[in-house]
Amino acid sequence: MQKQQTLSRNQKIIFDLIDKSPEPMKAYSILFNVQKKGIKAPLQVYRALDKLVEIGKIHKIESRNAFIACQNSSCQISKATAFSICESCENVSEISNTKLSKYLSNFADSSGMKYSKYNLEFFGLCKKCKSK
Amino acid sequence: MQKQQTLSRNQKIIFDLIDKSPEPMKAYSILFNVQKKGIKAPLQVYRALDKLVEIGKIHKIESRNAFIACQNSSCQISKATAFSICESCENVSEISNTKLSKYLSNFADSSGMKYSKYNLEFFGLCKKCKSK
DNA sequence: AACACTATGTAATAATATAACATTTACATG
DNA sequence: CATGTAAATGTTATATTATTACATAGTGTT
Repeated sequence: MQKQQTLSRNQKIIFDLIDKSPEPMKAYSILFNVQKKGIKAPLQVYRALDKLVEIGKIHKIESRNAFIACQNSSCQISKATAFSICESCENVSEISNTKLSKYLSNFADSSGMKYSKYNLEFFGLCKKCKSK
Repeated sequence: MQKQQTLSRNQKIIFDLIDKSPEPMKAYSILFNVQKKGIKAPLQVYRALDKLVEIGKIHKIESRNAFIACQNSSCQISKATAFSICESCENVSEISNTKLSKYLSNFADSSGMKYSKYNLEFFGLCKKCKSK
């Protein structure tokens, strides 16, 4: 078990907001929501986001420029991430599938490259949108 | 075999540029490079990029906001993409691995979601950078 | 020619992200 | 407890990426 990271004031404010959100949040929407708590500038948000991503408390959904809290309590580092994204309602959820993560973490090809990290985004229609 | 898509003037100019580039190109770098050919505005670039992505001639590297030509001549639609990205030299290459693409295209989890598309980005150090 | 569809041109602006610099806080160690 | 150092904060300005809105032009039917 790795030691628990202590969050700074801004990091905590921003993490709490993202963690409570049912959907991925964008940086400027975060900014708008924390202005009443004294966080006034984009850079303050981006710095906290960078740190939170680094320590694995949140993940960035690259295709959406948005951030969600890590669903997986044991996840300490964002080095192996997979998401499913509904292209209709934009619902995003983190995929926790041991087989998949093992398969990808062990993936090697002929390029001689050593992979230390990956990010996978699946797109489609969620159950709800599919049945419409 | 699907029918060959005919590119329009702007699409061809922009595809040719990306196709010749040894590295992923960013939208505004593309814009700068095609201004002498009469493409003056960002929107003209983004429209061509959107179309080229749609028909699978290029792919967007989401984590880099950059575009590369498809390496795989048979690729008609960007619905199953995988890339390896060197975090040191930023070299990007498309991974064409049948096992991997089969594995991911057939992936299903318990969410009930039907996946029609995925994008995978691997990060690490390329052979060259690793040996430095 | 009339129609539908795709592509183009242009200006303005929105949304996302970083640079540069000054200051403050947390906390380990002498 | 003073001092050093790393991390975090505050602030202004600016860079980078992407879209809205509207007008016009080309292309291929029927």
